[in-house]
Amino acid sequence: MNIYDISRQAGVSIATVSRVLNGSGKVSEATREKILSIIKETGYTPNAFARGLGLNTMNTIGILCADSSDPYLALAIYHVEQELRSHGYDSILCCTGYDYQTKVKYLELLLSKRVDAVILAGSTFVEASPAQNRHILDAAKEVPVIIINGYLEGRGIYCSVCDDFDALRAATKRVLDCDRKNPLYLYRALSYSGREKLRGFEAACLDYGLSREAYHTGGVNGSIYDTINFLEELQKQKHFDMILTSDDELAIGALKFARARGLSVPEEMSILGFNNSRFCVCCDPELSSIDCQLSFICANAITLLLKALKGEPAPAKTALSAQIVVRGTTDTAFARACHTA
Amino acid sequence: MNIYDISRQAGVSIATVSRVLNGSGKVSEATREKILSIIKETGYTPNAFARGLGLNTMNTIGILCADSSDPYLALAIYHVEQELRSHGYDSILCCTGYDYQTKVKYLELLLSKRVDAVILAGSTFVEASPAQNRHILDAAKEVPVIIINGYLEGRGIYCSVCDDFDALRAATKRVLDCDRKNPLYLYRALSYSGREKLRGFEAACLDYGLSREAYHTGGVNGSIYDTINFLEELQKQKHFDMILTSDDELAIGALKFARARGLSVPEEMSILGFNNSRFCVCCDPELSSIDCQLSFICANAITLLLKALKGEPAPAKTALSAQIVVRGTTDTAFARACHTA
DNA sequence: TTGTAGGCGTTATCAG
DNA sequence: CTGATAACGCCTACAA
Repeated sequence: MNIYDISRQAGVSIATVSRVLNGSGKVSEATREKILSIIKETGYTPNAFARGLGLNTMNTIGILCADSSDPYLALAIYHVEQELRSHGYDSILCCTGYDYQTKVKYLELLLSKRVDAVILAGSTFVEASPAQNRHILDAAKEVPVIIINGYLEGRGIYCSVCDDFDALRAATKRVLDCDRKNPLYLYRALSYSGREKLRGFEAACLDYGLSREAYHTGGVNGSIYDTINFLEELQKQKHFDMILTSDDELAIGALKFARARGLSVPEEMSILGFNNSRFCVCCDPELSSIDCQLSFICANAITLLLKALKGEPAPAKTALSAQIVVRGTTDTAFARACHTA
Repeated sequence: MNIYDISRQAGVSIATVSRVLNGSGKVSEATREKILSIIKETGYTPNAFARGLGLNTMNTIGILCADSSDPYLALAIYHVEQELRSHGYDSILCCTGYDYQTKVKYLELLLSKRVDAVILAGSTFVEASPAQNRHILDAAKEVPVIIINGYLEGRGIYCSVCDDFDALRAATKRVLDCDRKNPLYLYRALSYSGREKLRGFEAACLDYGLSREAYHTGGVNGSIYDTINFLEELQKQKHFDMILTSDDELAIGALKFARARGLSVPEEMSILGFNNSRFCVCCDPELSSIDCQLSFICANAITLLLKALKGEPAPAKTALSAQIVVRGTTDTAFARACHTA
């Protein structure tokens, strides 16, 4: 069943059928009706490949993400897909894992599928060393590249991020305001966003005149239990009375550590997570967390994408500020500080 | 840059270029080398649309899911995407939400994109009333339809499910073995899988000779707090000493309810979740949960899909049995029962 | 082993 | 308002 079949049945040329299909050009009401009715009754659908060939687009956006089962990325993908579809775009999803070579390979793969644009979801795609970001710059020469929670400067690259530096700096400052003396920052990986958060934490400590011995940082990978073990080891050597983390699961680990050691939360140990994910309300006390406003970030990313696709000017970087959601793992003075801010 | 450009530069015909591109037919080593080198240096990639047009496939599978941010579905999508890609297929993701009309519409949309097959991820796509599943049967006439955790009989439909009925029946029985008298089953929606679980729970209660007044069931939607409120209301009228749920978040709600009422877990209230998700280890005590072996289900789904695509025979339904993961919200007698089983 | 030519189903440009 | 026809880029008989 193709456009010729329809045109034959309607007694018109394929050009006319094409016109009613695309609402382009003038077609008399009578023939339009006739063609439409035939299309309905035959259940004809235009062949997307042929259309793609002629138009050189199938209105499809490639989404690259390291791991779509990660709660944070899953949410980002959800928002992005919804937004794209509401604008008539399909999403082809591609999970790369965290290996650099694979990330490079899959970006090329996506490009070879002739997607209209690529979205890099998650800060893991921007490497610290510029040389390793060459493939992204190259990709941006072919189609717009949108980065969610990562920043890379380059023509055709548009970034929608949370201001992680500021988020962690502000949050750390507020906790320090509440008489905490020895903050600890726990992070998972030093991706773009990871580096920003770490910088923010350290900046706040410096602002406060803390000595290098007074605050601590630690990289932890793995499960909640790995976090607990890490903290058990660490507390043998260092003292800390507040823990900030780069994601909520690390904070849950911190909470479990505190409980295991009989430390009261938040009195003896204050804990602040990041992402304001569904994990926050699973524990007791519930987790205070920094909300990076992911849905806004994603919506903005799509706005940038659509502008880029239309060839309209768009800002290379948009940073949204985070918001602290106060629950039970931080003390009341902290809550007050957040509200008056 | 197209196949003609390459053929010209190589001084051969496009047929030869095509042959080395697809590894089909015989090509002399010399010309193959030459063509390959030109391809490499020009960075030429075959146009996927043109190829799709001729071959009538772009090796793309449509994945329909209600909500890709749901932890369970997110994991399913992850597994499915990985598996598909390892076999050279792309995944186009389409989130429908839970509205019936939207689900119907998006299934048709996906079909109109000429995907090679459709995967329905999650039991929400199979309605209780046969008339409402007509669109799935229709879709299956065009391409293979794979259902993950749902069951619908029909030509071209292949289902990979967890044996939810058996899972809940077995689990309920084991808890009842531990001297619990008044079980409560909490569920969210009565999708295919939801109905199976409920049936399994009720079957176990009947097996045990429990009277209709002795066991309870309740449908809850919304957040953890809605669950807590629901239970607060329910306990005014009914007595229950064990709670089984259709997903882990409901169980977390149950746990919070127990804590709020000062009930010790598992001594006074035994709780068993479903999905063995990351939520299980966030709370205290940690949540015992039924693991439906999602990664196996997904891997099997793709096996079915590939067979169907090749026209090889494949079973219409594959049911994998679940496994109970014992943690802290069920008592030790239960753990023993599970291990000896 | 290699080349020629037709077909895949649209859209778009021109004439009429 | 409508129709004929040329792209779009690839694959694959079939011919050489």
